[in-house]
Amino acid sequence: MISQFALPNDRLLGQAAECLRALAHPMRLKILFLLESNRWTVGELAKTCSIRSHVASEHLRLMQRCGMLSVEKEGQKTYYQICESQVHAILACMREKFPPS
Amino acid sequence: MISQFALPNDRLLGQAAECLRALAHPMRLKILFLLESNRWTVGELAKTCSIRSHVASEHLRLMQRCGMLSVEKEGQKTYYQICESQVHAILACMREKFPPS
DNA sequence: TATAAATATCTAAATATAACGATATACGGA
DNA sequence: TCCGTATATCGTTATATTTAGATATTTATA
Repeated sequence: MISQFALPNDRLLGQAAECLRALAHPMRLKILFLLESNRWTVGELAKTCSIRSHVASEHLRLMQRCGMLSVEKEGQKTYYQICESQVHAILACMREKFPPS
Repeated sequence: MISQFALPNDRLLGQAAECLRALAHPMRLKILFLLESNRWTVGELAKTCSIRSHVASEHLRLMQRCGMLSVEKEGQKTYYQICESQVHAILACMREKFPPS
């Protein structure tokens, strides 16, 4: 039985902070809110967010390395999607704290 | 009625990212896990985390500015505590993703 | 095979964050 | 008032992140 308040060790704290850093960027949050309901290609995300696709690609790669996004290649297209329930939970928190006006 | 998938505007995305950045640091996460069950003074947190108290003080101030911590001064002591439900939810997410071994 | 579209990677420059020492402020007790 | 404890702030340096341009890779199609 693990106490609700057991303190994660330093290695886990480092990993957790790394994941949160991956979320802590306005454009990456915007991308995640778009991915909340669907998978998207790099180009679709870039266009919708008004950024160049290589920038979108770097943001996506960063989040994928933390394990929160998964990839499906289909021909020239690369689809990204959220693959961690915790990401959905954190997006819900953000929506709750900053409700869209 | 707000759609579950309405996209927050850029200002809200910026604020949300700022809050997440405030969480995205190993020592600040450690402090928050300690604050999860109780209020603590700066000095108690510094000692338990093996950091100097002025360093703890800066971490606490940063999180307080984002609105996630509240302060109670009692004489020389300053007690900090979590004052946002979303912080508890995010800590729970982190515990779920990185269970203490 | 040549070309174009989609995506990914690399490097350098700009910017932001973190850590540290020094110092300042606030408070309680002698 | 003077001293010690607790906390906060400032200024500098070190480190990490972000951005942008250039280039590379992969795939589909002519």
